[in-house]
Amino acid sequence: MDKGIRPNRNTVLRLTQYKNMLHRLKSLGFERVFSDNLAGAVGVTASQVRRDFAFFGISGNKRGGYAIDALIEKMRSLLGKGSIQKVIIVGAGHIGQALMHYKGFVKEGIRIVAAFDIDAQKQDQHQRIPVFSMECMQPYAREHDIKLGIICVPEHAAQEVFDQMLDTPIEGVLNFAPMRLIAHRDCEVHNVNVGLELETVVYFVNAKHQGVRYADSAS
Amino acid sequence: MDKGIRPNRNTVLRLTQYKNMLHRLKSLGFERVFSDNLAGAVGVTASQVRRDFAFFGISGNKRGGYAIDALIEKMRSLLGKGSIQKVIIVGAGHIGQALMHYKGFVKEGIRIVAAFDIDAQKQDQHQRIPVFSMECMQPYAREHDIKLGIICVPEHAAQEVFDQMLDTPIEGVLNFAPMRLIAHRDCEVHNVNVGLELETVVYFVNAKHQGVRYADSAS
DNA sequence: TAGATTGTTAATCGATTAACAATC
DNA sequence: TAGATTGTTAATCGATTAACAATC
Repeated sequence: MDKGIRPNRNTVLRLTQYKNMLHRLKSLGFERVFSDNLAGAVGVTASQVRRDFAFFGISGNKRGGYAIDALIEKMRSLLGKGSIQKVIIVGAGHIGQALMHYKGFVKEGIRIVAAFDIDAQKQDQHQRIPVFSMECMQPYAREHDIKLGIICVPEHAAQEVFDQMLDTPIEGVLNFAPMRLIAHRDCEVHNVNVGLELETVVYFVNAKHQGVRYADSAS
Repeated sequence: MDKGIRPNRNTVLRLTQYKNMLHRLKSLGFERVFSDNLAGAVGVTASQVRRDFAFFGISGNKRGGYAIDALIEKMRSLLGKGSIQKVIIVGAGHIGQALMHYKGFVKEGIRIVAAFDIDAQKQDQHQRIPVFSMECMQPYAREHDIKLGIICVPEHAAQEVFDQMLDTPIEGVLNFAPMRLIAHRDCEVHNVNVGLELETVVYFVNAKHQGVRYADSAS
């Protein structure tokens, strides 16, 4: 019976961080790890590691810690890496290109299989990752049963692209356009807003400078 | 006397979202806004908007809501946009290029003034945003009193670049390399890890599929 | 065994939301 | 004035941490 408990974004983010760190530890020759080690490496508390593990049904040995191989295997299955995850990109501009060339995905079982763009200049079906015209997107996604899409088109085109995606088997979207997408059916949408991130850094740097004061004494 | 209260990342993220939305509302001809409107537009509760505003010392009229112009002005000063924020980029690969071409920064008072790369091929001092050799980074940052840097180099070079930045006036860094940077002095570091974000989406999509169950019944 | 580490519960912390008195 | 909206306090919610009994 499903408990209906759903891990939140942060919990899953930590899980992937654990996994990445475990890969590294393994490559360094380690075979077992303690919650303590892992916590230090990822930058959280040991309590948190154990609680997260408990949450995902991962258990270790009361004195020997956790076997790295078993841990990696368990996480692989949790993160759905039994099969390769096919992803398409819409928008082959700079960000799209950056993602197409990003090496990190391969070892995580994520594979970007195609990109789409309205600009005929950017279309090229003979690259490692082919870039097709926009019209091909829906047929392609349906035929290959694509579950994941990345949106890197300008803001004014993002909702339109998203609507088109919702008319395919796509169930998860990573959105780089700086806006909230409105979904007409269930779909997991995560936003990456580089502008906001940079502005946030700017804020903190300035705040530090002017010895900020809040509420009572503001300007 | 400084209260020592420090807004967290999420609060500041919301603040910038409010600001962006206010710009949009203004361009649509609105002059005043209620916490209710703004909340709906950004996707939070009205209570949250009012609490955030109170936190930053922003006040409105008990019946007339908030004057958009005054609100924008207030936020501009809070987010440190009195002067233009100069930013440098290290690593002129795909992500670096994407950021150099990103239009959104200009209107926020953020200006990317230069980029640096070890690859002589990528260097070009005659573009709108010049790309210099790595050796120029520290002298440039010192001479122009740069406070903000963006790291878009491969993982193996990121810490080295960061160390170099810490030897300049830089106080805030946006890091795209998928690793934790270690700081030898105080510096505001925010990480953008696209790989993690995508993996997180993958997780949720898979979880939905296999009707996940946790803790008790796992594998 | 003695010592160390897990697994889990209770305590703490912080952030969000609801409610409502103040007031325009 | 009556009605609506703010500003603020108290209640709620959820996530993190500390503590410790179980146990390898």
